[in-house]
Amino acid sequence: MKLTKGFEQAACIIVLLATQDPNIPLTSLEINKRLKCSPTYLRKIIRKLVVSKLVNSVSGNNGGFTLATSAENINLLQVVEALEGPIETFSDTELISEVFKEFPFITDHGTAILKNAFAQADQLWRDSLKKKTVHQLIKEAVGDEKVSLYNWNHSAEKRDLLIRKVMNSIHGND
Amino acid sequence: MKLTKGFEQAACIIVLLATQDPNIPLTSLEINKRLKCSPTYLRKIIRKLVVSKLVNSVSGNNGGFTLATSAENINLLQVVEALEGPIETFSDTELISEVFKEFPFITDHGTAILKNAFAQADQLWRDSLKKKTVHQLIKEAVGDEKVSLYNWNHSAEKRDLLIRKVMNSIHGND
DNA sequence: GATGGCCTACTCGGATAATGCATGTCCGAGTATCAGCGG
DNA sequence: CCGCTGATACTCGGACATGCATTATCCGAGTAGGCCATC
Repeated sequence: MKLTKGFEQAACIIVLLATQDPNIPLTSLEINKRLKCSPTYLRKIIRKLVVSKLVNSVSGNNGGFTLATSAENINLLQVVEALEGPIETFSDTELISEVFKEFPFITDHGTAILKNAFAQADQLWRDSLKKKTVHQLIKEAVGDEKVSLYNWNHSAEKRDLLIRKVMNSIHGND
Repeated sequence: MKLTKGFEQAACIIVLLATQDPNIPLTSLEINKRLKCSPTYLRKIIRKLVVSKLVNSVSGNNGGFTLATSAENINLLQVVEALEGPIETFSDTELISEVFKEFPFITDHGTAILKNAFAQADQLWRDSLKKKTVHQLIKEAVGDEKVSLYNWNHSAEKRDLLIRKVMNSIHGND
């Protein structure tokens, strides 16, 4: 009954993208510079966010990922369910029906009653997380600081590459 | 983010014990006659219930398990936490602090904010389950039927054994 | 016949393997850029 | 000098291994009852 470790990564990714200039996609490699974790697994996480329509991906050169919508429109529940699928803590395996099969009045309702109890609890949990938007949380985190956009792409390598290309275009291939 | 399969077994065990004459302990083998699952694993489940003080165990001949308290005093949350330990859906691995270490105003609060968000949601979930007592659920399941005590121990083998012993005591060892 | 001690059979309890899912890795698919060629 | 074409380098995307947690198993510890010898 814990969220997977991947969720914490997803949360960080969302925050990074939320503070990234949406015109400049962020590559998984750049994200990986900050999240020191398996680069390929990171992509799997991001992929889930893409499938869930929280993040856009663009292939090819200068491609990468951007937030699919504004941070105001993304809440924690969406991030959780992007990774974990629909949350249903109690998974019924018909065990109760089997155990009490001689007692029809239990078989008929027993499982449903337990399911409902957990469904109610789950609903409360979901509703609580639904109210927390990413934007709201970021603002809460930075406090009085203004929430500004960064370009996390500006890593040393990228800059060097850019400079080299500019030099080339000026001096020709040398 | 699912409860383990073991929980469903635990729920059945609790219900069985709740409808069992508390003077007659129920052996794990007897329980296993109904819950067609790994007998030894079943014991591990029951063990957790014992450790959590929901169930009493008595060793030795004619031993077994009984409910430690009345079904009115047992709620779903207790059963869940007996198996899964304290429920905390978001497990912090300091990832956020690491990712945003250059931004002290995030590092300081960021993780706490996320933790709190989930702590709130978890609390609602727990409270909801805490309200559902086992007795209440059983009554709901059986509807108008009276909740009566069974002795689930009355299996064919036990009865046969008993008869054999009685015969022996009458006729001597033959 | 009553009583005490021993013994056996039965119970639970914790250390030890096997399976399933989350995690981690690899190679292929697709696309925007860039260079070269032709007009 | 401009536009087209092809190659290329870079990106994401899905099929293939690994590790840890849940699930399953085995053997040992402890206890209650029964049998037998003794008084």
